[in-house]
Amino acid sequence: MSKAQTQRTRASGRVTLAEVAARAGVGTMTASRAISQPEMVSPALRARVGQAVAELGYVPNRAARALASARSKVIVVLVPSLSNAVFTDVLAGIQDALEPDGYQILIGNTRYSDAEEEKLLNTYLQSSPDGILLSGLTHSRQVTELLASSKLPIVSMMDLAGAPDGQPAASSTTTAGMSVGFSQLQAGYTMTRYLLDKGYKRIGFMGAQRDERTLKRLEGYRRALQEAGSYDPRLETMVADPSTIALGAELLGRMLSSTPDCDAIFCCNDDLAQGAIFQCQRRGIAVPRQLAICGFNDLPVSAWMNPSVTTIATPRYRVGFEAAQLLRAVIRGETPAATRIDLGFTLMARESA
Amino acid sequence: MSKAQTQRTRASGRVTLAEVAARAGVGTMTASRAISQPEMVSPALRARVGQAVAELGYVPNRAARALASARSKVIVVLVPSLSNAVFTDVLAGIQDALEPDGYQILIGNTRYSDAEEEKLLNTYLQSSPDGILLSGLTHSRQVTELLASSKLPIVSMMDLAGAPDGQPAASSTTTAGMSVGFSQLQAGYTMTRYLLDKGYKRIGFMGAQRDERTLKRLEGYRRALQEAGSYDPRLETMVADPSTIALGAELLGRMLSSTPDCDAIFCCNDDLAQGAIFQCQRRGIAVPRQLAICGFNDLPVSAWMNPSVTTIATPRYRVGFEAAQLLRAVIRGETPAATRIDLGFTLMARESA
DNA sequence: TTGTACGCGTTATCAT
DNA sequence: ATGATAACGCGTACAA
Repeated sequence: MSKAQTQRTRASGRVTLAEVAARAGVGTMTASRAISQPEMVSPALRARVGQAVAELGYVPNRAARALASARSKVIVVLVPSLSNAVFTDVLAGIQDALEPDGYQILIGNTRYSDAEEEKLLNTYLQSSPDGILLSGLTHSRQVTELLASSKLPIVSMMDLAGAPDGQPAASSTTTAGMSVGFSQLQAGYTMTRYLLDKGYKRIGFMGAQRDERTLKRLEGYRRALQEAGSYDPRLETMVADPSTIALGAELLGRMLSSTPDCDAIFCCNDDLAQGAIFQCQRRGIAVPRQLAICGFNDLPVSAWMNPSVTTIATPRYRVGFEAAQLLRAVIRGETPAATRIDLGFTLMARESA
Repeated sequence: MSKAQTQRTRASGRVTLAEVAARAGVGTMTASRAISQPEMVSPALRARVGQAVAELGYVPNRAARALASARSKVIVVLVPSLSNAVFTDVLAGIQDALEPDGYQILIGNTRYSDAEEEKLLNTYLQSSPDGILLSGLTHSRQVTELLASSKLPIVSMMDLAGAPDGQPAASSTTTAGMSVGFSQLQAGYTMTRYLLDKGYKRIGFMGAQRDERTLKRLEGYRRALQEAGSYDPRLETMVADPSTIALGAELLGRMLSSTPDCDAIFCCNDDLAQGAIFQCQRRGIAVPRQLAICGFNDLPVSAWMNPSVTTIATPRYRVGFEAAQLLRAVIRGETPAATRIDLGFTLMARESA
């Protein structure tokens, strides 16, 4: 129909919108609308375009769309680990919230490293994301600056900003902004209180990774013990290595030799707790009779192993889901009811403590 | 210098290459090269441009780059699960191989669903990826067609194409093409042979997920038992549910009531094996004395629990890494030495069988 | 080694 | 409701 609708094959080899439009006998703009906003186009044309799309096997080009519209429909998610079920659950929640809406999720694995986080952020910012989901509140100065200058909406996950949760904030450079999670500090406090109430006297803390959340749980542990007047720094074991079952087994050995009178151990996560318990079994130490052990996160194994592990169940899927919803609302220009969503946690009292 | 170097702010709000070029007093092309191919530009200019980039906080726009160059530097990876450590390990390998080279990885979680796989592929194809990494060899007809019409280089992971591994291929619509992995069938055969050699007579198979890999392991199991003349279909339990520890516990109960004379169980993966063992402990069944149990994949817990789990260790990190390298070579236009890389597997004989 | 003109595929804008 | 045209920001293909 139109006089000069080019027909040459594109460099990309892909069918373009112009070709679809030509095939359907409409302008490119109509074709574009028929695809992106079907309700703004007459049913007849919508059908013609739809058929042309099908016949030609047209696939929209996201790069071109992003360039022209200045909105990428990309969300960047930065998590410290992918081997940790905590974060894959968070991711599942994010995907469920965002993918139906056509968002593309760029997953960055920072491996608990500030440098890595900065590098990933730099890379991912090149994709002009519409928003960012971050794990935790504290980040390096460089990252904080990058985020600020990007002017993008950001939601922090797994902890709560401001920390006006009865207990003052733990430390350092916590960023303000939107957050979805629960109070790590309070969770640490709750677990320790539980052990205290059970009558344990010499309660140790076993931590790894030195990450923000571990530190806050430790803070809660200290607070509870100090209140009870039984705080003893010698009962704390903290290393920087990534936390694994093997490390839990090793750290148990260390604690036993340094403070043999310890009668309960609060492990900063379930991996460590599992390792410690397995190691107790090998050494013939009865759990919890001789030594109580509890963890954090409630991974699947913890509920099933023998003894089952007393731990804190965390709402990670929901954290991801709600954080994504919140971000989406802000991107749409809405003013969310709350910018700080506390999803709470649940103490799972089981056999090991 | 130049007469009409525009200075207006962009819609995106972001600094553009043109602004960097203006600031550095060079042409946009020089600026572009100074950034992408520093060695092709004089050191003096390189420095000037670098400074301008820093001062302005320039962030390259990937969409524009992709559009102009027809190469996106995006790789799509489709895995059936993110909660399964097998695939997060594969992903780690892929990231390590690809990210240093500036590739962006689009991770799709198919959740073991053909429909989901097709949907994800459709979405991700819009990003004009340079290549695709897939899990497994068999896919739905729709997916196979999508892949074919995309004409993109594809590497399949975790299994081997063609299956000329001594044993003829198991079944159905296996795609040809490049693959990196090991023979799932042979691994299943090896494990079963191990149990046979240990003297077990009534060896059961416990499977879930009904995915390709499970089916191939089952095939290997059958082959070994048939060769030994002790194959009995009643010893097979196969369900479609996602495989979890809880399911392993449940299936153990089923097997025990349907075939109480069973003296060993080959679980299609470690989750099932762990669940089965935990359940044995609760029922007071001694493993392996009364019932031997083995798994597949060698997850961390398997080595540490008591009894430790006999299983097949799989080279998942390397699968991801090598598959990514292979894909990258093909994208660069190289002709790889091998398009079918067998990374093997290792039987880990431990306490449970 | 450096610069110029143009095109990549799409959407926003503004007409009709 | 539909269409023509101009960006969007960058790299390719040349020319200088």
